Amino acid sequence: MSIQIFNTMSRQKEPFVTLEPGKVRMYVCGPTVYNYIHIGNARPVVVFDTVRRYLEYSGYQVSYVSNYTDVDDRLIRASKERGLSVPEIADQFIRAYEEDTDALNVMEATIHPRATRTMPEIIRFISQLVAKGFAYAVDGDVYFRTRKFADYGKLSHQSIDDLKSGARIEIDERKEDPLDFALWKKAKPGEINWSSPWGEGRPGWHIECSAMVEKYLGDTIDIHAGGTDLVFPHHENEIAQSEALHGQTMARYWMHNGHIQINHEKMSKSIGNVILVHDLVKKYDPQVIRFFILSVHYRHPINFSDELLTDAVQAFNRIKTAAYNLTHRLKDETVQKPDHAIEKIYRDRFAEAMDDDFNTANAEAVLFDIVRDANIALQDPDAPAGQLLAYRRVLYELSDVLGLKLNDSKAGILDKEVEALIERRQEARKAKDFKLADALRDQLSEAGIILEDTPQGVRWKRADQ
RNA sequence: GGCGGCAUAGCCAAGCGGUAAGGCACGGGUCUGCAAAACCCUUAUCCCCGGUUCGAUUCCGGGUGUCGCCUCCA
Repeated sequence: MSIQIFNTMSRQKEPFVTLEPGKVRMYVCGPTVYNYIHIGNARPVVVFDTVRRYLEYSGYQVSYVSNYTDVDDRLIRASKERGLSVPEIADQFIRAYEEDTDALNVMEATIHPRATRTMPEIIRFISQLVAKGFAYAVDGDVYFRTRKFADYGKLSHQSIDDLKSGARIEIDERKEDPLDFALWKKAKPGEINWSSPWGEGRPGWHIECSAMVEKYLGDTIDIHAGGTDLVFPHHENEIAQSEALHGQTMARYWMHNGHIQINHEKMSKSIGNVILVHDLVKKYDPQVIRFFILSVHYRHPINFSDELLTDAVQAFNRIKTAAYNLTHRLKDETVQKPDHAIEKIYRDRFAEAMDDDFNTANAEAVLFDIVRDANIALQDPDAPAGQLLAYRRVLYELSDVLGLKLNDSKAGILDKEVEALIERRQEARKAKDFKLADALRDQLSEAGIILEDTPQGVRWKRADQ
């Protein structure tokens, strides 16, 4: 069974066939860097990073391009408000983006282009559209001639007329049609700008993606992805620009993730319920946030709340604890040969889940299957090491495909003092002086060290992990 | 008005023609000196009404509820 991907264009799952065997060209719309990213921004980043990881795990070589929109209205506004230049704001929040996504264990994109550094390609792209009659300049602005692109609306499955009737935009008399959108915007006095054949200005929102896709990946790519709100107008407009110019399919598969909601409401500034990753990671282990995001199929909405995150902490702990307990059990083991048959069982189930349009909820369920089976094996003092090794290895391997780090500092180094206390407690237990033993355990507990007695000796962990 | 998603146990969430994965929480038990971790058991007529079918949570029609997109919001 091959990988099946739900394609927004056809509204159904399709077998994934790449343009070039073994290679995937993938573009994911990135953030506008005028502020810290919120969890809604984080979802596509995590989801499509996981898609990429699974494709690579499946043997594909993936070129993963994701842009930074580093000039637009909001950046200009932030620049005015804060008395900083647009590039200064952009630099600040690109750094912040990198910190946040690092925390979420997101792999670095193959290329992370910035709009302001793709200016020659953007301008050339627009010029060619003008030359072909798909765009026209008016008073320093350049607009795309929507009517001329016959397929306009094919991604969002809307006809031009339907779109027009629902349009809630101001009529701009200079545009030939209300649905025409800006490729180039004339600079207002004092605004950051670039020189172009139409005067000083800056690119419209949609054109940078078309130009970057063309520049870094080619005229047709395999996967183009982003949040569901980008279907219209952003991706629709990208298609119009790119396909009008190149005369060929822009992307073979269009993937869109559902939104995150707060108490079943849209997250938005006006409601005041925006949660920044920057803040959330102070409260929750970023791995838990990632685990939580992946616990729901990517196309469905996710509701966010402290209760749900707290449940996720417990759930993820179950996996981490099992991993840790396996490691502890195997720490003195010299056998190095895992039971491959066991590994295969879970790998197959995992692949089955992920092949089905990246069903990470089911993939996580496979992790829990491993955990349960491993825990049962751990109950058995005579369980073969090869079996335990297999559980441990496959658990780490599959968690890694989901980008979930199980390793932490749990098994760090103990103070000599703490070690001595544990040793004293063991002696007390041997002497059946349980009162002293419990007192020592309490003392350690207050210091944040939790002890667990096992047939293989004392196991310890830190309370905050 | 146009287009679309969702509705499954206390909560979260898979499944999508053959009477329901997984997780969290609750209760009972086992193991343990006591704990912890873990294991076992227990918990669902799948929003409503029709239809198709030998058989529907799963397909079709109609409701109801809910969330979203329709020019710069992931």
